[in-house]
Amino acid sequence: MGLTKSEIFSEKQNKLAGIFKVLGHPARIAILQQIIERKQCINAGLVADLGLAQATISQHLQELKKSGIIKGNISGNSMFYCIDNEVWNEVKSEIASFFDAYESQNSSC
Amino acid sequence: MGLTKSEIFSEKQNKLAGIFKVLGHPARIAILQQIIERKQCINAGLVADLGLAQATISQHLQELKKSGIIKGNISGNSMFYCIDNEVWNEVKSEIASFFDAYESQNSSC
DNA sequence: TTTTATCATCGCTATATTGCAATATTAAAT
DNA sequence: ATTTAATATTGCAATATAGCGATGATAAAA
Repeated sequence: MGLTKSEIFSEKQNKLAGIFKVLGHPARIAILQQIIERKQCINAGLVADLGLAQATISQHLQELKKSGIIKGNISGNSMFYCIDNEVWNEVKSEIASFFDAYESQNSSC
Repeated sequence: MGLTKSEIFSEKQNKLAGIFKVLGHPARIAILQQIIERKQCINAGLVADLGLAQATISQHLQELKKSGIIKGNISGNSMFYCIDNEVWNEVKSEIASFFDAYESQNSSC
């Protein structure tokens, strides 16, 4: 139905999946990479490098912002976005521990 | 449109986003955790622990399998799934290096 | 060979997501 | 006060996804 039955999963599972989901779009990966690359926070306008309409970029930025991974500040009539240090590291370590749960058990099946 | 414009992104970006996307559903997270927990590969039937219909579980398993993260072998009339060691580690390191690209630059904006 | 058990696939419905043009909104600049 | 620039939001169309019942397919068991 396109409707995930999130009630039947743990909070942690839903949260982790939620993070992955936000990262699960090339435009959002590209946007994050741009923000990272240009040491300073960049204006969403510049992101038109990506070849997507302004509305589309803005939408993706909102999703990233909602997840907490990035934050934005107004400066004049432009908007500066940057990685949220704390959230980034938290997400990074949560994902790392998900992957670490599996210690190469040389499992075959 | 529900149609991602993947042509405008790099192969790497698309691939990484693809991995994240597969992991972006709590059922698939739960399935992977089950497979990991029960050291041996488990039968999808058992996954009915999750409270989803057999068809639904099977579908998620196919997606995980398509991504390469898990592999399955037939044994009698049941199906054994397990993590694919190599792919798992590859994915793990690709994701790790994505996150490492950002070295906490104490960036504020 | 008929059952039974275990999966995968099909077909369908309902919801979600992507993308964009058009339209607000806001603030600097004139 | 108007204009301009930069974003966000709204509304819409098209595609994608989640979920499930029903149906196939396959192999062990009876």
